[in-house]
Amino acid sequence: MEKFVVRGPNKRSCTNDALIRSPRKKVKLEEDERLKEEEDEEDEDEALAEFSNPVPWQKIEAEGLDCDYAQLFSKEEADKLFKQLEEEVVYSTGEEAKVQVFGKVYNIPRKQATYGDAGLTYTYSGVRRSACPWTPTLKSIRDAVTKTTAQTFNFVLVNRYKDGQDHMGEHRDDEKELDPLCPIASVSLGAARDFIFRHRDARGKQSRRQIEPVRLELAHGSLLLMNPPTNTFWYHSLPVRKKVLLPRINLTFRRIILDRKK
DNA sequence: TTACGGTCAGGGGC
DNA sequence: GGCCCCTGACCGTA
Repeated sequence: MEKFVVRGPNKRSCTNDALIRSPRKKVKLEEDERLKEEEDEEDEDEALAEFSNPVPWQKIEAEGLDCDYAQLFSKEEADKLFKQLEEEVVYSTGEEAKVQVFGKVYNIPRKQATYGDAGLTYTYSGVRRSACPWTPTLKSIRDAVTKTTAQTFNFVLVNRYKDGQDHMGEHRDDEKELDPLCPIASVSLGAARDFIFRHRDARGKQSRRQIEPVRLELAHGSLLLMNPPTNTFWYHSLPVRKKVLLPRINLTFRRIILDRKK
């Protein structure tokens, strides 16, 4: 049923440009990273030293879909991070926790928060949200992801699903402000949940083509990298799973392009 | 159109 | 096997 291909350890063929980038590009990135990392550099090194190395990557591929999946954190690390995030993250309330779809306003069926570099904003369902400053735990998870992927991220969207009733409908992360060359890195903590990709041409009653959906289970402490062009061709969702009784926190690290017009 | 609700099919329990 | 109930997939929608 599942169409993805699992390769052997570390045989990565993704478009992760950090692994094939030119020396000049590397120098530029390192400068950027240095500027961003001026503060708390030593503290972060200590935090990073706590993380174990990830287990081998699984390559998940289909037509126009390119993902990498790995267990980033051990159970003990993931338990600790989950607990810390439960204490640190402040979720949106009131109008910010609502969404308008087909002219109706609904409460979002999960909790959301946005964190990132100073001044960044992210537009979600037509609503512009500004990033809160990184918390220590979010920063250390971001750095662990960077260490593993050699990609830098300046923003994270935090989604908290209180149980299997909380969910997220089918969508693409195709916002214009996202760097089209940067993968989206999705870290899962807490209850394992199903995650489903569907090709854009295989949706709806009059779908043009028959392409099987790709189904994954995102485990506690896992990292899913969605490489370009996945988000161009594939929608993804986190469906309701009534048997799931425990909460899950999902962090999607992104790189937002700074608006040069201003 | 990151939402929900209606409908339907399939599976499990009895 | 047949019925009921639950779950999940799919579709329509302003």
